[in-house]
Amino acid sequence: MGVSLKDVAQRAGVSIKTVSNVVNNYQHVTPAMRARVQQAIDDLGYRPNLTARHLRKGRTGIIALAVPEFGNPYFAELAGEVVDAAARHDYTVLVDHTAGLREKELLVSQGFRSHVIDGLILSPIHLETEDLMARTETAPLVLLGEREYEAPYDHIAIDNVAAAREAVRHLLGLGHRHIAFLGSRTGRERQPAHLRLRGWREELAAAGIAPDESLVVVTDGYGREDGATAMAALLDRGVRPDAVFAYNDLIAIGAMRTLTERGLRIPEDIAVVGFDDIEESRYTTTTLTTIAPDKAAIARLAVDSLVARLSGEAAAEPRRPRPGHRLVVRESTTPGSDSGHPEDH
Amino acid sequence: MGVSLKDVAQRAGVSIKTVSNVVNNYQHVTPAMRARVQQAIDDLGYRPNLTARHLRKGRTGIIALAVPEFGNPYFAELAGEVVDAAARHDYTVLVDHTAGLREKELLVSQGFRSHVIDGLILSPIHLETEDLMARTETAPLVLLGEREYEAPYDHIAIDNVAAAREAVRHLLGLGHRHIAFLGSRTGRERQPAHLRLRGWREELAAAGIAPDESLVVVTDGYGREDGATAMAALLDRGVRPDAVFAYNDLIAIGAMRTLTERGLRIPEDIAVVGFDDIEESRYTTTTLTTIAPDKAAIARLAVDSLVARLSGEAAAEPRRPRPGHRLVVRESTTPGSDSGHPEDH
DNA sequence: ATGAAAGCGCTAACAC
DNA sequence: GTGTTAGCGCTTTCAT
Repeated sequence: MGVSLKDVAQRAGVSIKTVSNVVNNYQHVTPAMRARVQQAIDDLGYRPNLTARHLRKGRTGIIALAVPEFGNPYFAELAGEVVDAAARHDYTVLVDHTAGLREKELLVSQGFRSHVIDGLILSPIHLETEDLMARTETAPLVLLGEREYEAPYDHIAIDNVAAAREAVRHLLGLGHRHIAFLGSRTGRERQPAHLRLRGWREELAAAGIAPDESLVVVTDGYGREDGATAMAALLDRGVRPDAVFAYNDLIAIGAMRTLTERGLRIPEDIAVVGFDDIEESRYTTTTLTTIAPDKAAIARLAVDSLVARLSGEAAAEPRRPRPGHRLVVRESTTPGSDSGHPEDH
Repeated sequence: MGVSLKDVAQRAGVSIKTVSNVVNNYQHVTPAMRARVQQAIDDLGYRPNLTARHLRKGRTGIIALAVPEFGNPYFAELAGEVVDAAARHDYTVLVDHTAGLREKELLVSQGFRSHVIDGLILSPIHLETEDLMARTETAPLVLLGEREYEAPYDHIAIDNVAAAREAVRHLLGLGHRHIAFLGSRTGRERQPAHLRLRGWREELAAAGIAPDESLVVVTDGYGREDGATAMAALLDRGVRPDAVFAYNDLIAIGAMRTLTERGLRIPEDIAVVGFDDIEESRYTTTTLTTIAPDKAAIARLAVDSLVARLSGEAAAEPRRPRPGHRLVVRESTTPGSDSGHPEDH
């Protein structure tokens, strides 16, 4: 097998402890000794066995991030931020995906890689409060996203209701009155979109408009195809809203595709607002107005919370910080609003 | 700390070995005994310490996938496929990104997580053959992507030259004669795009057209913004090609954005072809003609190669399989070609 | 400043 | 079918 500390020690004619000291950069080693040991390390091509170190230390320095799909750029972009934030604390991130399956979410939250992962950041879709309460795994868990739980875990999420209200207010301000909502869920799974939907309802009500539930379209998932299908379904029902607020950018982009195919102009015939501010939305032919959550802040807060739990510095009560967001206005609501600088974000 | 085998054994009044047998589902355990041990496991909430198991077995069941960027949907989509392929072999994937930094690529290839990952799948940009030859890490490595190496490692890549030639042939067949190439590299880093660029040259030459090097545009990176900038630079130089072949879909999408802003119609004024077939390309307002590499096959071949090395079944010589690809024709080269079914792919 | 030895939790040989 | 024990490679007291 591999070269161990013992082999190096033998070669250098010193004890294991001394080699360990050199490897770990301990201060009290004479330069001469250090050089001699280093020579042996190089000769043998020694590489520390981190697995053994992990066993001994009881921690690995690895945290996991579990998101529904890599295919959704929002999570891909977020994952990049989490990796960077974790690196600043000397943690490596193991990125995993739950494929939108409840089964997989349960497995992950129950610590499928017990003791190899120090902690977990999870963005759930299907998990319920009771699942969380039944959790036996002791590794710290930090939650991400729109779902709400009555469980004692740190949870990082922007103010989805306020953000959705801003989006709808923007549309109302432009004179739109028939604003559809694309991407709601039904049954047990209605949770994910419920805050943004609530924002839609509240802002309409505040403007004296009775929310028209026939303008709310349920989708199977959260992808481009779901948005395209939902928009088509709405139009096929003979409904012609003057604006669309989508659960996320992908749904909005899918909806825009359908509108283009049907010969409807954006925003002249129908204005569109998304949610997430994925990079793609700055490059669509009609650039997409959207809510931009502060992804870097979300990642930083998630990692910081987890690291705080990991080092035992955290308070007993769960943290519920609110990273920021802002409305980014582009061509899909106001023609010519985009100055032609897609890098502006 | 945690509950160990010893604790469970004590509680159940049996030996450690028996508990281990139950945990590992060994056959020769009486049902009564199994039940008794299971009870103790449940009572104590025992979870096997995988770190210890890894140390003992000398392997972890974790493989790493290192890609340049999560932000590029091609890699995000590929990562999803790799995770799935690995799961079929009971391997967990640790996804990492190199941020397009040579430094990071070196670190990863040298096994920055020695002994915690059994093997590595790497999609390099900057790594050179000599870096690979100097590699001391013993964990198997499988390479992905367009770069070519004179090093004894398995390498999975489609036939980039042939694919590029198909793309150019498609444009030639439509009557285009001034076909620009967007996304070349210069200096030491010219490798990544060189095969696709060679395909461009070869196909033009085969058609009796002398490749016009002023139509080749260098980009800083591989993103949408790079494509937008490159297209703008070309037009600002007063060059007006009748078609554009981009190194990848993101560059093509960025280029399309610039064309739209400049009031040029796609494909009537300028046709555009990309490379990668990311989902986004099926939803752009003018859907994008592109080369679709068989991502599932790439992922499968990469994982299979790695697993074969891991289990020692692999031949001595490096494998160089060629997963398939195909040209997908959409609106960006032939108006109305898209039937309005973006799910077609 | 360096060495000796115990032990992290598990699996695999081997004994009973 | 079940128990005993050694040891994977490392860090960490405790000596010296």
